[in-house]
Amino acid sequence: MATAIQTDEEGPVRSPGGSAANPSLRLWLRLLSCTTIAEKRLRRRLAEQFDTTLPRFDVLAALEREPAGLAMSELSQRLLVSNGNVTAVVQQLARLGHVSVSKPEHDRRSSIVSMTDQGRAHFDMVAREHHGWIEQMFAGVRAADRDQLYALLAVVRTSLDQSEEC
Amino acid sequence: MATAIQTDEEGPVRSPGGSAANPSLRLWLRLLSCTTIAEKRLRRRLAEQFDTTLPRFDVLAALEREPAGLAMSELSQRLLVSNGNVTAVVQQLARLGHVSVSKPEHDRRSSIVSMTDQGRAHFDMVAREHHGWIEQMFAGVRAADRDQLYALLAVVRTSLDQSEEC
DNA sequence: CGTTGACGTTTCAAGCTTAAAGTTTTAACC
DNA sequence: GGTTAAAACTTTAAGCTTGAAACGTCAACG
Repeated sequence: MATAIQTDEEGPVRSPGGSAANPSLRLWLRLLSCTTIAEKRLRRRLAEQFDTTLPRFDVLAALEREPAGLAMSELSQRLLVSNGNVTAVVQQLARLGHVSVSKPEHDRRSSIVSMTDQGRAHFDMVAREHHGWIEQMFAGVRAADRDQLYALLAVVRTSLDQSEEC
Repeated sequence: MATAIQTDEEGPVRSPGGSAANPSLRLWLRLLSCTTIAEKRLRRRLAEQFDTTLPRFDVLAALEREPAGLAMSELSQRLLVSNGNVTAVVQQLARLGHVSVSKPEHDRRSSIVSMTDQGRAHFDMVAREHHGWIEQMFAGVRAADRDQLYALLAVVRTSLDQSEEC
């Protein structure tokens, strides 16, 4: 449950007194509903058209620009998920032949994950479509609005980072 | 894996040619990273401070304003999740005594889910904190920026809805 | 009354996700 | 060389999530 309420202006809210009395909550619900709708659509299409999943796509996207591969913990940090999650998804990708996992000589605790040729072929194909889906979803947003949103979300991001240290 | 890249300006992107060449993709990644960071924080705090989960909170939030309760499929629609998911979460909440499930006389296919007194007491306590967490996360966003973001996200939402019909 | 299609929910298999425990390895220290 | 704490990853249990199949129920129709 991605915590998205179907109609954030009219639906139930997570606070006594309703979201009309709480603009931050309203903003949060709208942010969440936009992201959830887009994400579920991407997930559905990846499954239907390429028989893959968003987490697998994310791992390949992270590896795409790293010919030397990445360590498991580096993947975990970049993708903002737990080590255990990375382990499971990488194992799936290895089973599919899309990545290979090796142990560096200098530190046998580590594992280095690299994209295989097969993985790259798959990723290139999927990424092209993914790219188009994103364009399509944001097609109704004017360039000026898009750029302004981008800037405003940087403010949100800063606010989030600062509030974490409280 | 919530598909959030840690540093969307610098990190790997899901498209050949990089996100710098693709402002919609950059916007998407930033939208996603902001939402993911906030969501994971809420999930973590709900688990640590109240021993509950975001989906359970969502169900209670949906029920909070419905003294007569809601049908399972109504919950599914409002929360934008599958019927199967609602079944599992409601069963957990029933086990905890936070909701009760009854069968209406007029349609024995349906189940009506209502919040119990115990559930309401729990929800009121949690919602108060949740409210404060949201305020804190968005504290660094000026009111004018927040309102503008809210309006711009409505444009995004419309774009998403329109592109679905393609 | 029997048939049939649709409804509403539950069950299922598969994948994702977390936090914590477990295991192996490394490196600092004495 | 032995001890110890930390690193890096894997495993585990628990919860969430989807889409489809299964099941019981409802209502329209002949």
